[in-house]
Amino acid sequence: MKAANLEFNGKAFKRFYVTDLDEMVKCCHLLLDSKATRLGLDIETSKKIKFLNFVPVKKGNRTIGPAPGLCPLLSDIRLIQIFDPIQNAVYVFDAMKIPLWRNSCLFRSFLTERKFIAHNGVFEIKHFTHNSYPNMHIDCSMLLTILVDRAERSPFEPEEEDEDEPADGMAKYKKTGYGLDAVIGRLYGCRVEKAFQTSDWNRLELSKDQINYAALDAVLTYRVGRDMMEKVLEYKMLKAYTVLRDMQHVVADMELTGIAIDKKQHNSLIKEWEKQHAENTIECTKRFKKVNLNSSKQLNAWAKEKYPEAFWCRYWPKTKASTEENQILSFGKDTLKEVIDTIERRFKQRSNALLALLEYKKFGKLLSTYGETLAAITHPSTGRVHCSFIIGETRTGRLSSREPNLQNLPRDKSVRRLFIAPDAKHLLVADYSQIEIRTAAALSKDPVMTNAFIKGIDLHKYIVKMCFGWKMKDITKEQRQMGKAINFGYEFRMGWKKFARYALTSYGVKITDEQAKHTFDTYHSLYRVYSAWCEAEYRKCERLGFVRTPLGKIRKLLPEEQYTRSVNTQVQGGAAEAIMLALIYFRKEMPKGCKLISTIHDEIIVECDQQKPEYKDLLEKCMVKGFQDVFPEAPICGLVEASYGRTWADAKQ
DNA sequence: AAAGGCAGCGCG
DNA sequence: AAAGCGCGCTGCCTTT
Repeated sequence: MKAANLEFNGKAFKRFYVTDLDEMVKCCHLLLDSKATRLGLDIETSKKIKFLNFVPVKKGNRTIGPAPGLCPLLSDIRLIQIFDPIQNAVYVFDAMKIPLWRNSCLFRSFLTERKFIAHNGVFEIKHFTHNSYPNMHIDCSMLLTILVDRAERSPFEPEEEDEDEPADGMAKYKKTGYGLDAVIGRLYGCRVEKAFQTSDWNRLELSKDQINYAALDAVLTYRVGRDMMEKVLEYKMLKAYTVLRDMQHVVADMELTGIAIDKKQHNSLIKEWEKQHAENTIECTKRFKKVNLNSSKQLNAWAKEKYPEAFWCRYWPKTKASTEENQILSFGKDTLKEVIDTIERRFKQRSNALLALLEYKKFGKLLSTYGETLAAITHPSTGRVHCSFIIGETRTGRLSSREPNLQNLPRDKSVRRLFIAPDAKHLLVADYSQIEIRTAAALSKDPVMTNAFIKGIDLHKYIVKMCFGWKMKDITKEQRQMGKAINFGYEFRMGWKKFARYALTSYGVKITDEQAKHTFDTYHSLYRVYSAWCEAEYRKCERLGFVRTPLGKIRKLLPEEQYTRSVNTQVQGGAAEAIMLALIYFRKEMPKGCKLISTIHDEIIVECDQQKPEYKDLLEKCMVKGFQDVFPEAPICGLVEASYGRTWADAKQ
């Protein structure tokens, strides 16, 4: 076996290209026997022959949805690159030349027994899971890097001075993002060539440059992982990291499984929306003529022409960017409603144009986001929607979701009904009840909040009772909504002025300044201990310059961020950590008939073969356990609500 | 032509 | 002195 001698950034390493069985056996033994605690890992993928001609969906100038080469269902593992830091050697296994997946006990034990480290481990885990290795130990140098970065940098950090540009005029390295090239640039100040990433990995004979590129990535991943792990330990974030590491498998499973869509229903819904939208557009062109209704600039011109300056100057809310000299009117839904209301009250007129505009916007948004775009990204081979879940990027520790974002679907039943269980399956949906208030109660040990949870008192009703003296049993749905606004607003240190506006625009409830102040005072005297805790946490954060979530994830905060985010990070982050533990527990224990589908901050969706009470009990048990791990002393009565249904809409009670 | 900022909207 | 938080997607508009 011939070794190539390579180097990066002044450090040399050997590279072996493994193309036959004897070589593979030898390398597997070497790697199994290596004294290294972790091995660097990277893979390159080729397109499955069947999908060679598959064209990913274009949206504007970029492609979205499933892509051969990225999606495990559309691609094969071509190369597996393993870096052994003890031998200082990379072994590049070529799956097109060796039958890696066919009953090779040696290769199997190598993959299952060793610990690896990869950059964006979810990618590797998805591919290995799809090839029947669902539980490999893979640390992620990207997750480690992000954790360290969040502890060391705030997004409001002033830009660092540009150093002298290199002679070739190219920027030295990317300042944003967590791709391996960007990370290497920021950590070690050197550039990595990434052009080969998209080269042709389907050809039987790979070029030397391709093989060397592939090998290098495994080395770099290892170096980043080793260095960042050291920092994570130094910052005492191992516990937080371990949760993220285990979440990789949950996310990989959910992304591979996807969620089924009712195509017929979707098509008829699109037709319905299009009809409505066409009618609204006609109605609007009558009143707005040639104005582009999606352009706030053109709408500004239109409004300033139509209404007297004295009116829009005084009564029309302005955007954030608006200045004294250049006033920019806001055209958001809430402000439009406000303006319509003002016109009606003060001038006894119906603003038909603005009312039509509201309707136009509503269906325009639905069509552009959940119309053909959604249909286009359903997977060609599964017919389901496979979104990506992103771990570790949000500043509190929540997951986020992309392509499509399944976490901000309209609550409207017509949309949620599109997400279904396929024939003979069922959806199990469970959510934490009032998780953020529970978390606040647990962190601060506020006795009033805690007692309410023990006794099962509805906190949203309770707060309006205390504010306005209404009787619990008489409180209407709308009044309870107001309670929600009070609880969520003041929990995260909103001021009474903003609350007054918030109540008006979001709930249409007009309250005077005096009343707003009263709700503020009532909240803070009722939850005295929580308020004091918030203040104490703020002081602590002021001293330290950062805040920690319950499991220890650090978020650096600049002084101007500290007042609100010191509290919010702990509450939201703690809730996120609880549900992540729940997901990890459930994945470990769930029976064959269950598949994790999705999670939305306080909610978990599972696809089941039957409506068995055992499944539901297990999910509830795991969610309780996850919560208790983070908040051992918190009450758990009424913590989880779960139910079955055929669609997402009707599985939620 | 591509990239980034902003406003606006949906969710928890 | 005063201070809700956390996301992603779409379309428009400006800059490169």
